[in-house]
Amino acid sequence: MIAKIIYQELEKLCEEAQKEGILPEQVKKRFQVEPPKNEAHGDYATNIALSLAGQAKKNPRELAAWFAERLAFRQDLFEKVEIAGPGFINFFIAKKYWQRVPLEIEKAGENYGALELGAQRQIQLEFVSANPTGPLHIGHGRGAAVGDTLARILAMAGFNVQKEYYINDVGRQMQILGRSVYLRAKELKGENIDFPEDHYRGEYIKDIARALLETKPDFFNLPEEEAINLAKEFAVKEILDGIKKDLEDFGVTYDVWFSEKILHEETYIEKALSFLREKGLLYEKDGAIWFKASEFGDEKDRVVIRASGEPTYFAADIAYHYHKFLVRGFDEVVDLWGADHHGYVPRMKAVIKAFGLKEEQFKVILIQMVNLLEGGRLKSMSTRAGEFVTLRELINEVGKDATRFIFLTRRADSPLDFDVELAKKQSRENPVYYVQYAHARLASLFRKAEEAGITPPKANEVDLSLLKYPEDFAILKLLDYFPDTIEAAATKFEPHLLTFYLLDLATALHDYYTKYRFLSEDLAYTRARLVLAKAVKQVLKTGLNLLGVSAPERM
RNA sequence: GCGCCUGUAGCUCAACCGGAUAGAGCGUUGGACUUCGAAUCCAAAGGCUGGAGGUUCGAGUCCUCCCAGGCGCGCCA
Repeated sequence: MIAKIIYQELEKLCEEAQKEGILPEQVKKRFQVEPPKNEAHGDYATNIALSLAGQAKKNPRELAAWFAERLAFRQDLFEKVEIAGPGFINFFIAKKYWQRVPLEIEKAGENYGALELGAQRQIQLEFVSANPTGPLHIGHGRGAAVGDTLARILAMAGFNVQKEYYINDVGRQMQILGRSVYLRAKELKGENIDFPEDHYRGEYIKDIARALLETKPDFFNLPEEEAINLAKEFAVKEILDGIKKDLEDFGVTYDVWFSEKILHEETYIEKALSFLREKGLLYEKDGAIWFKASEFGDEKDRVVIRASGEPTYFAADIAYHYHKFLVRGFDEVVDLWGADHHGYVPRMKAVIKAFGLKEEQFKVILIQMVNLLEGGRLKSMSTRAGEFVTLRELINEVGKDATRFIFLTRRADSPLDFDVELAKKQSRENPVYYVQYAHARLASLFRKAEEAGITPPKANEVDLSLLKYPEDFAILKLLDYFPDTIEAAATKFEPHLLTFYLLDLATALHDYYTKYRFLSEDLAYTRARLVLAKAVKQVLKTGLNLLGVSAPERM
């Protein structure tokens, strides 16, 4: 949080500088406050003078001196403020400031890190949204982990978040699903079937057919078309139930399961298209209806109604986003898509602009591929029997915690190699245990303290100035940085930043643990360090919760 | 052919709207447990950030071109 405090102080000074004519009235206030790589450059540094010098036509070092002079008197915050290099301002934070951090954490408890950044704006996150034609696979798992964690982080940052799953339960693939089940059912009855190549061939289809015959013994008395329809309805429900169960066991729940059918049945497609038509953005050509996507940055216009009169998938998506923004009134909408859909982004953005919305209100996060490895070897992703590809198998074999954590150790838009053997290992190669172990170690510490008859003290009851060694400050600084991490992860939509933060905090804790004793003969130190330990434990727990990973008391 | 993403240590990845000497883990080598959990810690070695230009006080980051890999370019979903 100190970074934020400094930032705000500098902003105030900018206004002052403008009044005094040191900075021009029109000035772009673009500058950063960040921890420098080199410790000798202080705890935090800012490039404000370098960034503004050009605009102000001033010498950067002189400008830096102007800012530095006006901040140095804040002795509650700074031990030293110096100018360095071409015009950086380096801040050496007062030890007292760091030592107060445990007080803040104790006061806020599990809300430490909560922000008002979102000002309770309505934001919708749509993710996974796999077609209900089969079980979720490893790639969906990544989308689920990223989407769900992002939702938790955004909520922490003060947004009113709604999580949604879009069910594509309309269209040809649904018909094929129905037929697949229907044919498998016939097979079960003893008929010899030549199963079509383009139908769903997975084992789960047979299971569904079996269940169908059990619940509807008179199934084959229906006319074929009706039977296929029934098979379709039955299969969608079965598969969707399975998907819901898988996600639930993966720690992911949704606020809304949105059926594509609604868009057709409640005429949102017509509504959305007439909205565009009134703006003159639709036209007819070759018997089809086109949307003028090229007027909004897409490379070409796109068909929304086929010559056959059928709406395209794109039309349904237009209607879906019409519903999100103009019917339900979300301020911001975030879609998580597989990276193979990236070509679709410009046309969807075109729709948003055509609706008269701001481009920033709609964000697409692309989730890159997951390559499945076993013992370092790339496994094929075919759905052959025995292949280890479904999310369910991953949860069962590897576990929810390790799976989620691994998915969050990469930026979403970078491809991920998922090594099953490695994910199962309980060693440093598997980073989830590193963080969990830090938490369990602290839990154990408090059990030990209790055994020794020491009640963990309140932060205001101990002498926090005893937290004065480099390793104390390393931890305190990281704890202070937790809210900044939440902010960065939320504004950049990058949940992996939190994962890396937790690894850093765990490292600092493990390091401390081997160098110092928490429980010792010296009661004053013992009490101060228990306060520190409690603060670390709280932040680890909050952080792990945000990742949807458990924070075990023992392991 | 056009567009998007990626290219950083042997391997897997970081690097916060351009910041100071590019950081971790794994692996390798060598070390640390009679004391709070060794699922831990410490140290060493390891780099022309794919290549070439450019922009500026300053580039892994921005621009142009090239190379390599992935993906996308339907009246499919």
